[in-house]
Amino acid sequence: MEWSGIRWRAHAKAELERAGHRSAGAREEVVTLLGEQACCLSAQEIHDELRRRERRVGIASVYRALDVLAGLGLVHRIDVGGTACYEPADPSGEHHHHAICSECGRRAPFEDPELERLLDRAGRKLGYAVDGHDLVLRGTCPDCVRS
Amino acid sequence: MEWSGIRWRAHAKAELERAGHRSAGAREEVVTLLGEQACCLSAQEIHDELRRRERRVGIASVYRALDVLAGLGLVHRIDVGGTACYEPADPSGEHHHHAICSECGRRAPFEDPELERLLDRAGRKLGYAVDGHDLVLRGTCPDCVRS
DNA sequence: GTCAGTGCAAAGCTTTTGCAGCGCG
DNA sequence: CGCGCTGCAAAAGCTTTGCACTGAC
Repeated sequence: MEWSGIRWRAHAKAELERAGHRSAGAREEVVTLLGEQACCLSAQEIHDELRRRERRVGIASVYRALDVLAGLGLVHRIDVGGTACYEPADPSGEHHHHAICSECGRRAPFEDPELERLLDRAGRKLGYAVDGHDLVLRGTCPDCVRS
Repeated sequence: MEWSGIRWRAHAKAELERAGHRSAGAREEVVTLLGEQACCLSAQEIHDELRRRERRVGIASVYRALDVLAGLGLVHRIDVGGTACYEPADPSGEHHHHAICSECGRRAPFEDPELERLLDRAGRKLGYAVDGHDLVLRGTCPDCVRS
């Protein structure tokens, strides 16, 4: 199932309004930018990109926007070695994981339904009420392997 | 296969010596403490515990020790939401993952060979030369679920 | 003696918080 | 025309680095 950025953006705006949030400047900029992304972005990257586009947005507002969005389940927060990255969340609950190149920092998404099933089972075996999981593969990407 | 803390400690000391490191104070304290642990500890927790034992060890030395140990593959570094945790690495390559309770912060280890196989396969499919992976389940532990 | 290793303090990063002002509804 | 949201700046964690000193080899 495909979930386009445009659709996500509309969905996010609707959810924000439904939660009683104003259609404000900084948060809207963050939503727009996230909707354009193929993969996850750090708060710093979001801030930098918005600055580059001449949107004078404070980094604090980026963090606040991401906090609200994550609270509404509209974005996923992914920890990748000390820094957090954020990406649009598919409302169907589907999600993917990431492989990160230790050479160039490139992030590649991947998914695996069987993996999800196994993670579910592992949580249940422990008696945990699991509501999420973080999974990151670390290694060298195809491009960096070649050189 | 079981890998006792005592044996790990001896192994770590031997590896450190082999790598040309001196048998110094702070690092030795860190190795001893880690060898006693069932699960992973943060640098801060290591520092606090050593202080409690009246070993006057600087937090910087703890980080430096952990850095050396991780470089030699003697400890695994696990990112758990903003802070790094460290635990002895089984030299056979076997390892486990963690479930973390969002209520009480308790960390529970678990392992699953089939999961490992799947992760391996996922990396290969991407063309990545995977040399490790981070996996953390987030949720509520059995004790906290009850209350 | 040498120099790896150390403790302390200061700096670096990411993230959070305090605050006065602006502007959406 | 109130109060939600904002930018800025300062503060709060976690981690790293600079530096002079100590002690293992």
